[in-house]
Amino acid sequence: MRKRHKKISIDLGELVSFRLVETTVDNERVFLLKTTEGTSVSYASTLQKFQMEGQPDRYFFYARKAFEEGFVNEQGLELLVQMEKLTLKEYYDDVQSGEREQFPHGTHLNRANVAILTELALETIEGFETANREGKIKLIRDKIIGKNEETGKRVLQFFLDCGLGGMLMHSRYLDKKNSPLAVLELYNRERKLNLFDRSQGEYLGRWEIRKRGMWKGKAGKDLAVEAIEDVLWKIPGYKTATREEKIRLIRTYVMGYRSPTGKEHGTLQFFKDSGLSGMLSKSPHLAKHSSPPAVLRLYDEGRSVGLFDPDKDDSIKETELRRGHQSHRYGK
DNA sequence: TAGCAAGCGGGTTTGTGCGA
DNA sequence: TCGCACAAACCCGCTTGCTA
Repeated sequence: MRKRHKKISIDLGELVSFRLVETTVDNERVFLLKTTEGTSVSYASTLQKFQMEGQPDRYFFYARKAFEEGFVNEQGLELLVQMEKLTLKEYYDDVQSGEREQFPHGTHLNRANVAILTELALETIEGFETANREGKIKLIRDKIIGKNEETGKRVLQFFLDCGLGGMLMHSRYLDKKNSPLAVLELYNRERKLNLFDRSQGEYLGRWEIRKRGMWKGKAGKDLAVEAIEDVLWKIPGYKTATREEKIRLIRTYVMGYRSPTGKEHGTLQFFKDSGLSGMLSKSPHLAKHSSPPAVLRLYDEGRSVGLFDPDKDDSIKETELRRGHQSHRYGK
C-alpha cells in the first residue's frame, strides 16, 4: 500500500478525522478513507464505516464539502467517489429496476466509474462479457452501432435505455455531451482494448459511430479518407497490394460490385453498402456528392496511390466511373 | 448533481430524373 | 437498362434550459 495524500484532519460531522490513501485491491485502484480509529476499505465499506449505507448522496455531501473547503483537490474528490464494480452494479441494477431513480451524486465525477458503467451497459449484450477483443468489436458493431435490427434503436438510445443518460450528459470525462462515441472512446482507453486500432486485423472504424459534424473541416476530410481506405481494406489482399494490384482490385470489387440486395450495383452502391452513404451525400470534401470519381479521387489525393495517374496506361479513367462499368462485373 | 424534454442541425435514407 | 447524381424527407446526435 502506498500513501498518496497528506494526512488531513477535518471535522465534517460523522467523518471525524481521516486521511486519503490510494491503494490497489484485486488489481483495482480504490480510494480508502483512513480514520484515526482504523482503515476502511473501498467505497462500500467506507460508507459502512461511517454508517452511511444506503446514503451515498449524504457521503457525497461530505466529500464535496471537503473539496469546497480545500481539503482535497479535484483529483482527491474523484478518488473519494471511486466505486468498485460490485457497488456500481448494485446501483445500476437499482436504476434499471426503478428502485433507484438515479445514480448517487458524484458517480459520474470519477473516470473509472464511467468506464465501469459503460461496461455494465455493454455486458447487457449477450456474450459481451466473455467475448475477446474481436468478439466485442463484432457485438458493438452488430448490436449497438447503426440501427439495431431487433430493437430498431441506435447507439445513443442504447446507452439511454441503460439508464446512463445522466452520465452522458454530465460526466466531465466525456469529450462531448450525449456522445456515444465519447463513451466508447473512454471505455476503450480505460480498458486498453484498442478497439479503434487500425493496425489490427479487426477494428472499429472511427467513422462507424456517427457524430455531428464528423465530416467537416480537416479532421472530417482525414476521416473521410480513412473511411474510404477502411472499406477498401476489406477487399481481400488490397491492404498490402501494389498500385497495379489495387487498381485491378478496385475494378473487380468496387466498380464491378454486385449488391446482394439486387437493386443498385457498381461503385456507388459498393460504398453505400459499406456504410458510407452519409459521407457520400454530405462530405464537403467531395467535388460532387454521391459521385464515384469524387470519392476515389479524395482517397487517392489523401493516400497518393496514383489511381488516376495520367502517365500510366492502367490508370482508372473517370469515364469508367461515370457509368457502371459492366465489363468489370463479378459474382453474377 | 442528475435527469428530462424540446428544438436545432446535420447525417442517413429514399425516390426520381437523366445520360451513357 | 443501368447506375450516377441530386433533392427532399426522415431520423438522430447534440445543445440548451429547466426542474427535482
